[in-house]
Amino acid sequence: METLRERKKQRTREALLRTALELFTTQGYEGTTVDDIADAVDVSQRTFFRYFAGKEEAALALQEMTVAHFLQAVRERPPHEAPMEALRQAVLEGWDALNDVIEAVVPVELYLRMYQVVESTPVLLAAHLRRSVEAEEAIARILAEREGVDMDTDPRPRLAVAVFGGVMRLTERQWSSGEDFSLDAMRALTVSHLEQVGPALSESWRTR
Amino acid sequence: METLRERKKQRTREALLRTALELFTTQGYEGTTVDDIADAVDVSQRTFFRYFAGKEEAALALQEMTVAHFLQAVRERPPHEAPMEALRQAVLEGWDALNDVIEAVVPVELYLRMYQVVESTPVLLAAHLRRSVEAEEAIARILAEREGVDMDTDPRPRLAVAVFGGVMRLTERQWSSGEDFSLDAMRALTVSHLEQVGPALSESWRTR
DNA sequence: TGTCAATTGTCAGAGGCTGTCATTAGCCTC
DNA sequence: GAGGCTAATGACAGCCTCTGACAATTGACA
Repeated sequence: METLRERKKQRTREALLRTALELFTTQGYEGTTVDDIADAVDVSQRTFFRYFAGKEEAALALQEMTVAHFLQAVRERPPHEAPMEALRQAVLEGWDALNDVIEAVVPVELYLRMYQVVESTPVLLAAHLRRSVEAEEAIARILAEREGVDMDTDPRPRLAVAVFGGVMRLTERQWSSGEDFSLDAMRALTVSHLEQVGPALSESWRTR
Repeated sequence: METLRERKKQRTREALLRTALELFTTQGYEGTTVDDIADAVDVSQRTFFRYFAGKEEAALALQEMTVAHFLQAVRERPPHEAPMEALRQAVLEGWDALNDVIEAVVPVELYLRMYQVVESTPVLLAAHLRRSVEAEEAIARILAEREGVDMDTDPRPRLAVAVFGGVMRLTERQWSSGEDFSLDAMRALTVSHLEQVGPALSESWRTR
């Protein structure tokens, strides 16, 4: 944050992002136009598009941070951990540290509300899912390197990540639609779901 | 297909769909405007939107058929099969019968080419993923009923489907980017991936 | 054949997004 | 600290997706 110019840019971006999220969570994503956001921040519509590739990018900026944060967490896992255990620990610790990461930009409460907007807005959910898939590719690469296997010939890295990703997305959805909408609840749901993957894949459920 | 009116409608819809897919696969999805499609079929742009909710819906019409077909296949699985086995059999048989289902509307070759367009066009991929997630919810419901469990208290139906869906989406992607782009190759990939889910989730991969 | 209803075309307009060009404002050197 | 340089912004103009409204057309049916 050296020059005045950069500080101004930073402030404009943050104002746009904060305002956008505020409007999205109050009037809904579709109910908010880019003009609404630009007007509220008192910049031209054109300027908005110079900071964000589109409305969607502003709406998913926090999710983007979450993903980056999670990727880093996976990279920092001790090498002796088994792949799935490394992923598991990365998410759990991730949820802990995320609070500070988010709070540095916007109130966490806004993040949580925005999560529900994403989950309940078809176009946003679609974009979110696509980004998740892209993240999975990156994670698979990290795992492959950790374990010293070749992703092009060994499908296990991508498979493990696909399974893990499937479970995590289910967890996200359950969380955002449940009543206890806190990071602690997310932790608990994550643990519970990962514990039950085995049973869910077992022979039959009726013998229980 | 009783009245002349209905026949005309059917023909218009098919012409729009076929033309749309043809253009998408030759000029790309983004490179094709709705006007291009409407003009080629000699219909007003407004009419296109009376048949398809949007450009996207036309592009994913075949995938929609595939999903519906797969859902039906799952429903028809014998009740004694374990959940994952029922899903597995449904996909495998699904790929067999799909040929006829598609060919009734457009050449299968167009379907295959369109698959690659979907996979390589961000907005289409995003929409496709969202639809897949919606389909997963429906499948979970079918499984829960088969097994006589309550989806609201037992996470296993959704978990099993999430895992299965994750694997299938990975399979789709590998398939569409591989060189052997046939339904047989898809079958083989499906079998192979499902076989390796277990190993991928096991402790460590280095002991191999 | 004439009435009714469904299908379509035309027009107007909102909203997302991009290219272009002039204007403004911070930065840096002499 | 004046002037030149460059980055940031604003102001248009325009394309594309999608929707509502109304008129014109065309098949259905008595």
